[in-house]
Amino acid sequence: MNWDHKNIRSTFLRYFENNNHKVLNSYSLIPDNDPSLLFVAAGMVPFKAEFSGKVKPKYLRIATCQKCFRMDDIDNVGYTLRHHTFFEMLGNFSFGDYFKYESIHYAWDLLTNVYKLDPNKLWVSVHTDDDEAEEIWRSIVPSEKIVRLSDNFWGPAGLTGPCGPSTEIFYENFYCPNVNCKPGSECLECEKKERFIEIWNIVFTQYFKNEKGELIDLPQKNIDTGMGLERLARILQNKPTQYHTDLFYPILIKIEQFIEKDVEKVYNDFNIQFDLNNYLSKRDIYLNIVADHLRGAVFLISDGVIPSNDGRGYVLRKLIRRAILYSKFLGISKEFSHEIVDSVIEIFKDVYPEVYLRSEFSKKILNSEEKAFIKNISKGINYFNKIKEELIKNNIKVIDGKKAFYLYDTLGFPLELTIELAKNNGLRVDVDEFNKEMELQKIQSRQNKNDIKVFSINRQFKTEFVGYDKLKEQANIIAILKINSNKTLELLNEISNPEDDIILITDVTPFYAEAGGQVGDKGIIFNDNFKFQVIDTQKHVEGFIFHIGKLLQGYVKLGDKAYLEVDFYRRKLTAIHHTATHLLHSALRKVLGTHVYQAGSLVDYDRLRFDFTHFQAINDNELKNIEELVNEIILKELDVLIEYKPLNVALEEGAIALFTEKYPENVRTVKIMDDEFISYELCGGTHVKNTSFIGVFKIISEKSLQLGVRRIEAVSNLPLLSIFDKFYSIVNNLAALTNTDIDKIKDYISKIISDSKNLKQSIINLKKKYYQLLLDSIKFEDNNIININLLEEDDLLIVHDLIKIKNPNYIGIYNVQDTNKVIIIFNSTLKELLDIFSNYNLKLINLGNFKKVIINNFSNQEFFKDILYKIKQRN
RNA sequence: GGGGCUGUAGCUCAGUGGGAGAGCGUCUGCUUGGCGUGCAGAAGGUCGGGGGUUCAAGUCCCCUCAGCUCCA
Repeated sequence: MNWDHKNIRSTFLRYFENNNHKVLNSYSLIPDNDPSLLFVAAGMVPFKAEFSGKVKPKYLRIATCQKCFRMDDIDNVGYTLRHHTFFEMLGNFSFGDYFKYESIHYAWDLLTNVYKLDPNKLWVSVHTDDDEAEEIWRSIVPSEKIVRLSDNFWGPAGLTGPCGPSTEIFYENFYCPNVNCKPGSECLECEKKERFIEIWNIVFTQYFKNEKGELIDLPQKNIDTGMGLERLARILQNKPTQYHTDLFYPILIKIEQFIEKDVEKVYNDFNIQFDLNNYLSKRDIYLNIVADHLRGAVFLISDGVIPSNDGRGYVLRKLIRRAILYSKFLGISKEFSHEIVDSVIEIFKDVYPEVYLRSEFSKKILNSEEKAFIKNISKGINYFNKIKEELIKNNIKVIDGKKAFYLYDTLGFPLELTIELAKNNGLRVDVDEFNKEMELQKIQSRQNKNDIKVFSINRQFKTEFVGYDKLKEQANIIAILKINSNKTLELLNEISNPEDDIILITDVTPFYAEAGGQVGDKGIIFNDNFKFQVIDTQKHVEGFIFHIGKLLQGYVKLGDKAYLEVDFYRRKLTAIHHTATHLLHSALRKVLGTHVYQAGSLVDYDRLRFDFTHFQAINDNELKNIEELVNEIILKELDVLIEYKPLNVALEEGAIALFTEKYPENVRTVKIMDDEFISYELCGGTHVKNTSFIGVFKIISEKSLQLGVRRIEAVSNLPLLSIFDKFYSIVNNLAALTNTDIDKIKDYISKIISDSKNLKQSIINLKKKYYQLLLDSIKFEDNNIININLLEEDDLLIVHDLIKIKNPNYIGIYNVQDTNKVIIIFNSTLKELLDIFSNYNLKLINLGNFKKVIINNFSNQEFFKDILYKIKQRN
């Protein structure tokens, strides 16, 4: 049997399809609206809600091969046989359908009868308290191959969520005569060589872990299993490591091609000493790291992650930079990362089309990150050299951890490199101190987490949104919350005084909560007894809606009926900008190309901001085309069609979805079309009914946001008018001031600027000539006092400069007429003069290469003669 | 979300409260049969923006904008 990765995957899915499972495609690596998770880290993550019983599952049995990403084990990647950042997990799931018995039998049947693994090499573990699971296993495997382990308990993914005891299946890589050497208690040697590899983890998901850490019985008993594709492939393909399987090997081969024969030279470029022994022993590890990270980066980029300095983008950046760093240790000097993309695609294009579709984009991103990182490294090396010189001067052998941390923290210079460089210079890095600094940084960062959306409340609420059709609605107040100064939330039964930082939750609301870039509504909530001003509306993670604001007057208590009224003009103008955003998006794709993806969006009542992927500056011509295209569609008076339909239907029809959003089964679509689609997006925002309502569209600015991402700000309708007013009055004022026509202001001002430069230069030239004439009439003897009439007080330097040309070390003693001051100017190199002046308590003023001394009321100063005398006597 | 750093000539960056600089690049002249080279000279600056302290701010303080970076 040829167990290539495609065959392993399809065999798994087909097996469960034959056992009445619905086979679903892998979900994106980016989890749905869950701020507690950066990435999908296990096959069950997309079904968290189904497991918890919050969502009724559409299918009771599901099987997937899910893309997963974990950063937790990154330090192990490459060093062990089993860790990866990006990996695939084969999983079968049951939501209240089959449980322990069937799941165990499915697993055993598939492994031994389909994949034909040798049953003698399989071991299993069950949770310490799980008699039932052990009982089931006893009928399948000999009892000496079953172990009970206390840590056989999985989950939750994130802080809260479904979890439960598990049973694991291990594959024995090699024989060990020690009878006590078992999974979970291997002998030291076997642990090192990874005798047992966990290939399948079956979780009996029957609990929900809440915020307090309590385990609560779930309404139904579930099965959640996960089998690492890479591990299974290693076994079935009989390879020494997972990197030798067809999931990695072509990537390794490609990377190896870039390793230069003259490795030493590459090391010298980075000021690192080359150590042949070290290089060879670490070669495989580094090769694995580079392959793993670049493979992972390609998948993250394909799912819409863009390198940035926070969140998911930051993880991606770190991943790419680590790959580049280790490529340097490997002996690769040229930019290579983008050239690896094709070999990743070659492996996965039939399985994950998104990887193939975004390949050009991935290459661009990798290459620009690589360039940026190299630039960083060279800055870091500059700083390192400074430290080094300082240390050598003071004869110190240790680079203190704070300096190493500065390199890392502020300059983004990897610690590994600092250590290497130090070694080569006979220095050592205080890594302990570095770690302390890192710990401090982490503690500090954790302190202020105050995203209101992730606040947990011990009760479930539900708010129905009716604001697409209505802007005013009556509703019941079902919760009152106070935001405390320490950013925690407190449930109240009533409030009676005017107070800020209050949140009201109602059962129904016309208020739109911030989502999809569109800002939350403002407005008022009121009845006969109170008036509450809503300054922002936010959606909580669990679905209900916060009306955030302040109580202006009266008192509110739980259960009150009240009217909710949205600020009409604000909402209307926001809708105008939202529809305009869709038109802009479509125009960008038309003018610039389909590599344009939305990378961020803000829709407010007075402007819109749209971030998108694009790699060059947009020229004026393109910008004009985009603007015209949008305005053209506004003039066409096209209807904006809102429809609800199944997600897959919408996607098949060509609707644009965001990579970073997870959509429900039934989605809301916003469509604008004439003969063909102009714009077709999945969107929950509020829109105008017809494009003509937008009125007019104007791009205000275009700039680079970060590498590969650009931002356009634009304004429509009335807010544009106020911007126009502002500019109009500025321009009018300028025209009036310069007494010119509006069209000619620019020419006029540039003429003034160049005139004034020329005038300045002329004046200086004239002054030089004038003073030269004065000086020509003076006979220079050493240290005589020059009586001089200055045109302006600052001109003295011009005079001194003129003298200096012929007498470089001239000590100028100037008696400035009409000011009763003597000013002495001399070259800073004449150090012997410094003491003379400071003995008389005279302040020396630095003037670049000169020192200046001012002596006021010199005619009354007896000591002046002494000074003159001493100046003459010097040397 | 929380820190750290940077912003000065086209580029890379110095700059201690006192005339805005260096190297590279550009231009001109000389050097050469011509191109390197060498020499001499020149152009090029809202010192990110705004406010404050000071006789005097690129430099100190506050605000702001932009970029880089680490952590969560």
